Amino acid sequence: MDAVLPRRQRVKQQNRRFILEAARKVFAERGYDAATVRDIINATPLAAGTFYNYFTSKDEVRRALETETAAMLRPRLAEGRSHASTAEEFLSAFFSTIFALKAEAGPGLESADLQAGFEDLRADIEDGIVRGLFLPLDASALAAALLASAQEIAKNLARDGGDPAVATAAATLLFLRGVQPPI
Amino acid sequence: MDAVLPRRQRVKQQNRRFILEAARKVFAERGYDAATVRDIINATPLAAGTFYNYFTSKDEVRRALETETAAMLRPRLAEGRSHASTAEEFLSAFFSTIFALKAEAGPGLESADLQAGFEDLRADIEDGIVRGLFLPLDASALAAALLASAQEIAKNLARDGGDPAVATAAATLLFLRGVQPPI
Amino acid sequence: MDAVLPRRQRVKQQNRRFILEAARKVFAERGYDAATVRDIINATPLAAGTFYNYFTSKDEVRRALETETAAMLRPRLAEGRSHASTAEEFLSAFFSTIFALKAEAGPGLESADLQAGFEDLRADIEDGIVRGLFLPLDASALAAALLASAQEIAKNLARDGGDPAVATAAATLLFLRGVQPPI
Amino acid sequence: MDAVLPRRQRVKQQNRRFILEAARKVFAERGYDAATVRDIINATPLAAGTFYNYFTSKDEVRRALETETAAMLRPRLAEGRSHASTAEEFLSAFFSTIFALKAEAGPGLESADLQAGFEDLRADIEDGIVRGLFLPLDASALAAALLASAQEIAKNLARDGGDPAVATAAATLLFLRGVQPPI
DNA sequence: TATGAATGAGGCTTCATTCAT
DNA sequence: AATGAATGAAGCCTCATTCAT
Repeated sequence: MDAVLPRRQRVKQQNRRFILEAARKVFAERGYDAATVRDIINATPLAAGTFYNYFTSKDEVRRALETETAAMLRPRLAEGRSHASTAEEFLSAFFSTIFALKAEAGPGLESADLQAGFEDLRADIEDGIVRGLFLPLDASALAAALLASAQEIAKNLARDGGDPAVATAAATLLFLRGVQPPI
Repeated sequence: MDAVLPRRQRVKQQNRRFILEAARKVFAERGYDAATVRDIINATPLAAGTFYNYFTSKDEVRRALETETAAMLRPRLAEGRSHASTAEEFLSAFFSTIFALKAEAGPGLESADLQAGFEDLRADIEDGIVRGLFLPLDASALAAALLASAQEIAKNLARDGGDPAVATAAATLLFLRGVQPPI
Repeated sequence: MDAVLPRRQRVKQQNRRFILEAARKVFAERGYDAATVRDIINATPLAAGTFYNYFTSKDEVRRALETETAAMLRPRLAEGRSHASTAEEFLSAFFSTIFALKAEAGPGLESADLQAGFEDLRADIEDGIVRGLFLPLDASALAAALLASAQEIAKNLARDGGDPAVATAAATLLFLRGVQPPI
Repeated sequence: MDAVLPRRQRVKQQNRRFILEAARKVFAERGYDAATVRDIINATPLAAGTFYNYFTSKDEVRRALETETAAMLRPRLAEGRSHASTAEEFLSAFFSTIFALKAEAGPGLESADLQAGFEDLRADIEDGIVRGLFLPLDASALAAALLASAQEIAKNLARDGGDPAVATAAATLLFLRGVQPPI
């Protein structure tokens, strides 16, 4: 699908990639503020000044990273839900996707990245309410709760090394039925 | 209750307070990394060097702030729940407290601060499970989900200016019964 | 008059010209130090590296520019004076030439460029003294005074938009007779 | 006349002076653009960062330097002329002052500094015209010519080590009577 | 020879922390 | 203990120049 690029172009693409991946790693390790451009470039075969041939500032790399992540995340998150015909399927798809993503990306997946999926999720929930999948709840609050919970549980999972499938089932059940024992 | 302190002691206490409050404000406005010690001191009647008579580093103020917040938060969060004899009371107390706290503290209430309540919450949930208030869920995951959801919803509330009472009711219901319509 | 050059040579000449003119413009606009090689190249259809096929450094362009200007200036300044048979003609030719040059070149005509004419002017003055055109003054000082005055007045002229002919007459009279009213 | 200052204040005054003098020297030696803040601070007993306790930028030092020089120059230039009752006295006072200043300050006296005296000079000339000291010339052009000539001659003087008194006499005569021999 | 990306030295400035008073 | 100037390490970024194609 990709055109075969002339060497010059290929190198440029590759260097851009070097910087982005280095930045993702460094930001994950040290946090954005503590990370220096020097740190990023040192995690690269490139020279200091070269950074600025590709990005005009540290902040621009962050934005590029977020955009990139969002572009990859949103369809993936949306896909699972689009096939759902019950609340259970919806929730299960949502949680399993998030947990899988977190497992792949590790700490490089920032909270900010996931916010990209917020609007999609909210829209899907509203749609689900109309279709009778969900109780008529505040879609915004529910989306926020789901996203925040998923992230937090994913973090625990990564730390404690739990089983994503089990966590998915538990989280799905929690949001499906709530905490209250049937009377 | 407080002992009457000699003048010297009183001034010291007061200066420490000045710095802590200024730091809380400045951190909230600019974020920890972007905030400078100079910023903090400028929000104070004190001089630059004086900062280091009270704290050994910028980082120590942050830790002091977190400790302080935790010391204030934990009992307050715990109290509401301790009176709960049903899941509904438990959840309602939890959410209304978080929303109230957020309303009081504004952006000064960091996510890190709330983590201080995590362990308490988890323990209370486990206790609730034993007492039959809750289904036998993963207490850790539930605590994480509740805390994360509460924060996220509180943030929306602060931004959109919603009614805390309404939000409390909605969040309580969500976690009590889940999203699935009764069959 | 110019020989017909083979294509290669013609292109080289043209590129050199591109760079020189771009540099003259950029130096005039921003000053030598603030001007970057990138600025110069950007005002050219050429690429960055090409600059160094024609000049070994930014400084060399400056020198080339000055040399070039001098080569154009000196004969032009000298010509007017060579026909002078009175002090008045001499001065009038001098000032009108400088004012005309300044009007043509704008801010691109640096003080350094005009220094190229200094020696010629001094020599002509000494000659003029011998020929009895001028009082036996210090030729060096007089040349310096004339050149500096002409530049300064030219600058005012450019700024205030005065008439070069009027300014020439005034400057000529000033240096011809001095400031003192006849007794 | 100066109040006795507390030690702290005295040190501050002195450090400011250190920086200003160092800057004056460094600017004179290397030119403003080539001079670095590091150069300035190295010519000082102070540490790098201290520069910014006194000035917010390299440019601000330059402005401070120009202001300072102007404040010292203008009265001194004006004084000599104020006593003049003939054109000869006027010119003689002007040139001897400029030559003396240049001898004192060396290359640290920039052309820009002297521009500070331009307006004063022009005003004095207009006054002189009214009083019949001078022919009714263009005061602006004459002021420019005098200032530029004086600077240029002063530069020669510094380079060739001439006698200021002789140069003053010559320059005065030149502008008093012009270059044309009496018929 | 033309191209344009890569290089890396070095500039300006900020800021946590120290120190003399 | 309070003050506020001094310190200097370190960050971000620019730019003349080199180099592979």
